[in-house]
Amino acid sequence: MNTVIKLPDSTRIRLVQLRQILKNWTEQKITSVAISESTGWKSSLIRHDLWLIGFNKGVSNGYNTKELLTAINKVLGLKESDVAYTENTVDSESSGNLCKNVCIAGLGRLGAALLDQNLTEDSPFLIKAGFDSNLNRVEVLRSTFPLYPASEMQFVIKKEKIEYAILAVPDKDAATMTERLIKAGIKGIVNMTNVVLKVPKNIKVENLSILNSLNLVI
Amino acid sequence: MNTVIKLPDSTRIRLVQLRQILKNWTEQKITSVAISESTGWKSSLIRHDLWLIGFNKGVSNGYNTKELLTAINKVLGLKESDVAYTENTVDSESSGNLCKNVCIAGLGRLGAALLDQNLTEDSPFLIKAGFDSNLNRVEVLRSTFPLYPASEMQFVIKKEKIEYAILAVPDKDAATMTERLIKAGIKGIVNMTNVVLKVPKNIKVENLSILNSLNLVI
DNA sequence: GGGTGTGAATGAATTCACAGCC
DNA sequence: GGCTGTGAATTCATTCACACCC
Repeated sequence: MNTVIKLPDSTRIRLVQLRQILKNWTEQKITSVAISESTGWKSSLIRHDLWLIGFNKGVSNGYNTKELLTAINKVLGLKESDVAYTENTVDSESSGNLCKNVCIAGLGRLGAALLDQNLTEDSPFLIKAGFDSNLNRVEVLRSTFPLYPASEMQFVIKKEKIEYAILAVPDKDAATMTERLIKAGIKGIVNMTNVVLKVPKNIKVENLSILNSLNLVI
Repeated sequence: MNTVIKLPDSTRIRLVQLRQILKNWTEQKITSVAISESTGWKSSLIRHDLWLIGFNKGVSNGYNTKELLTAINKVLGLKESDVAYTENTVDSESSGNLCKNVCIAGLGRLGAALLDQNLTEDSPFLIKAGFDSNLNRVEVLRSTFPLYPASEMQFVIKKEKIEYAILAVPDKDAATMTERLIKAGIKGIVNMTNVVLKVPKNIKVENLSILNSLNLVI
């Protein structure tokens, strides 16, 4: 039986970024020192992270870029909870991994801005739907995935087995929309509003607020 | 002489969110348990945070909402580094605090989405300028602060004493734009691109990437 | 020399525990 | 009873130190 890896969030987030770096890395090898220079993280921390994910293919002159990228993709694509969750649709994106299905709630300026940037390409996430209560937006906006009126949310989320949502509605609608998402079965929310969401313990929220971030770069 | 408060980032970010909650709190008092229910943070953690900022006005039936909000505003508006930095323009927003000046780099769909949502109202930040290399955007877009062609960046950032930037350019331009911002004197960047920015040690970066966040709500 | 792998040591953040207050 | 204020205890994250490898 395979050992199940339970990564600390801090490591996980670094790995996501490391993947970005590796994607654009032209050389065949990469060292922990080079990564350190690109990121500011201590090289020992990077080695420690790779140790945590059980990657020990490094030799004294660095890691093989491609091998490392594959290993990271593997560990990021599939988490403990997934193992049990076999009824998910298996989309064959990114080399046969299970895909996590995502929707966007709210297609105002902010939500619409997410439509055209191929947010999740080359990641284990797949945007399956966008929702807005404004019918006009739903009809006019173009995107690579289907857009629906908010009234169909419950139905579409179940049908498409969507588990995660990006919340991009106006602040005033954040609370009610969150309730609806949770009722529909959403398990994790990326919150782009300024509202602090009140959710049950089993629902995960990540706040992606500019105000928060500004306070950290001071 | 006043004691200078040096807050851990983790506490700081919670305080920013706590401020949001307090703003919308209708009752006159609030307890750490009530905050805990709204956020999921342990109530002891909240009390500890308030202890760190030296707020000990609580009595056995909770904190005075208004008093607490004032205290948090005070501590968030001004950080250690500011004390020395007296040459900043003092805008009299939010009750006489020093304001941190911010600009937006990149006014595509994403950057433009930031224009109309009054991002920083009621915070110690003030958006002073938006930049884009596309002249048309600069002229057509409406906003409460002035927009400039990217060519004037260097000049405007110095003139307006802008210290922080929100980076919202397309991924391919992220690296060069970052260099230009730093050359112009920017000290902190909120990075909304998917690129991992390479910056000198003295520059702070906060990554506000959806991909990162999605990986955390799994 | 410069690199990795790895546990131990340090440093941070969170939680616990409990006295004191209303 | 339920609350705050506070240090100590614990848990978690990062850094160090060093053996081993090329």
